[in-house]
Amino acid sequence: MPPDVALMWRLREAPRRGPKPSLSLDDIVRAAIEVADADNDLGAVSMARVAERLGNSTMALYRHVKSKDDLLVLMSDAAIERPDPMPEGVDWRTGLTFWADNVLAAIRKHRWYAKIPISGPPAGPNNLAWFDAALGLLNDTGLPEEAKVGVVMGLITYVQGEVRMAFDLAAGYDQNPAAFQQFGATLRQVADPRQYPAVARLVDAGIFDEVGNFEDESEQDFDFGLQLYLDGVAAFIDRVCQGK
Amino acid sequence: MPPDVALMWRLREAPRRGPKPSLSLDDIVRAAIEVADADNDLGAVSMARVAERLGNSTMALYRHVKSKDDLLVLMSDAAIERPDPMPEGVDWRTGLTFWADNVLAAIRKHRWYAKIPISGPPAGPNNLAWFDAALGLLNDTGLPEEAKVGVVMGLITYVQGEVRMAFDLAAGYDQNPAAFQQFGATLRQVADPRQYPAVARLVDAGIFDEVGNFEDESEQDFDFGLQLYLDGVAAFIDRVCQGK
DNA sequence: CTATTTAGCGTATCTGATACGCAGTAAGGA
DNA sequence: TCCTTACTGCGTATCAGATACGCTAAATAG
Repeated sequence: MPPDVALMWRLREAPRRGPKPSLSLDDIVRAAIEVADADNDLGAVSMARVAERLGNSTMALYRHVKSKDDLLVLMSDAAIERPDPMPEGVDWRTGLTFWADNVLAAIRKHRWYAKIPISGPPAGPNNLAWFDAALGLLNDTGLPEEAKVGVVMGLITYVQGEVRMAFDLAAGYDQNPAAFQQFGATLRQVADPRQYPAVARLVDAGIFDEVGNFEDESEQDFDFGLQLYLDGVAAFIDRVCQGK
Repeated sequence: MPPDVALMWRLREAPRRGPKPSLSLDDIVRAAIEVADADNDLGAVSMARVAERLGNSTMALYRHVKSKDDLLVLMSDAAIERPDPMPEGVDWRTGLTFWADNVLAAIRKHRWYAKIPISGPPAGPNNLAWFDAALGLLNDTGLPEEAKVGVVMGLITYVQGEVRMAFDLAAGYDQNPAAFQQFGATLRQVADPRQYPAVARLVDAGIFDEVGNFEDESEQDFDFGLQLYLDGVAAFIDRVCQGK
């Protein structure tokens, strides 16, 4: 078993000798999440700051985690709260839409989550619960297990893309809204229409000049693409299960 | 215009006085990319290492870029080579599949690219060229411009998800293949079937015990999800354009 | 009771980003 | 032509962060 997975599931046996610890792994992970949340920035999480938050010395943390990377792995599971139960009595499509919206909302509470490297397949208790929930929503489709995994992995890929893009872009927008509002004008200045004909058409059509509410548009964009994907899933389910 | 966009398009006027620079922005960016490529790790890029590669002192770089963050932005455009011309005489679907495969291949040449924060809308010459190419492939669909953007943004989101997941997972696999090969066994040990019923079914079905070639499976998974998305796009195009 | 294990932490080392200011180079302008 | 100004490169310094090392004290096993 990989050491980080054992850590996530708290499989390490408590030692029998030596002083009673004043610190626990849970304390450390919780403090690290609080530090990240305080600044909404994964970069704010240093061993020194986590230790400070706990009222301990930096080096004490290393008795409990091997490295900062291990701490990040632990955070990648602890930060994403376990899903509430999925809605019952709804079709797979409504369920997956609910799932996608809710996993995004859970991640949105800790935007820095998107910055944690993915170290392996979903293996922590909370990430696994989300994976399980999505799979469960496909139970009534009659898809074989392998196909369910394919559908859910595609969905997760799409959500991860949103996580990567939307949160970075939201941070960029917070920092410099003007850059977004003037994107059309910027493109007019730099993008030669002969080299970028399709972009030029957009610019001419004023697509980038319509400045709505950044968050609303981000959500609409996400949902538009999500529904396209789910349309494809619907056709796939038809082909596999009704075609029999 | 945002300063980083001006930098990407080399809009800064060369100074008229003072010594001739021995360094150029292009030199610095190229060296930074070489450093990242040498270790296949964005973290390897320090100002000191870039300077060393150029045979200059670290602080000389700051005459040309304001900060390391600016250098990363420049790298985010320079590292992704401009697209070759898209195939002609093919339908939009074949084109978008080609596009997706090729942008991934371009990014795959510099895996560390996925680690660069996205600072704003696609605004550098090369990223914009990819955006333009994707839009151009939808020209014959008859979709209005705004809908084309929606379709392409969804596709980019999916690709970015793949970038985030597949590359991280590939790195994880390189480091510790056993963790992946034993994923099923690990789940059997940690995941209580009462709490993770859908996952338990997968485990029982041996889905995670079938260990094929990691890269091949990754590509197949990507393509499976991509085709689902494109199925949804096809239905959307039908609704919008043939329904008229 | 002694030996062993373990927790906390002070000190030290190394790496990396960047501020500051000096010296030298090159052009503008009188 | 000469002086002033702008600019490049870089040495030094400062600060922050990750973590190795080893000491002291606490707690348990035998």
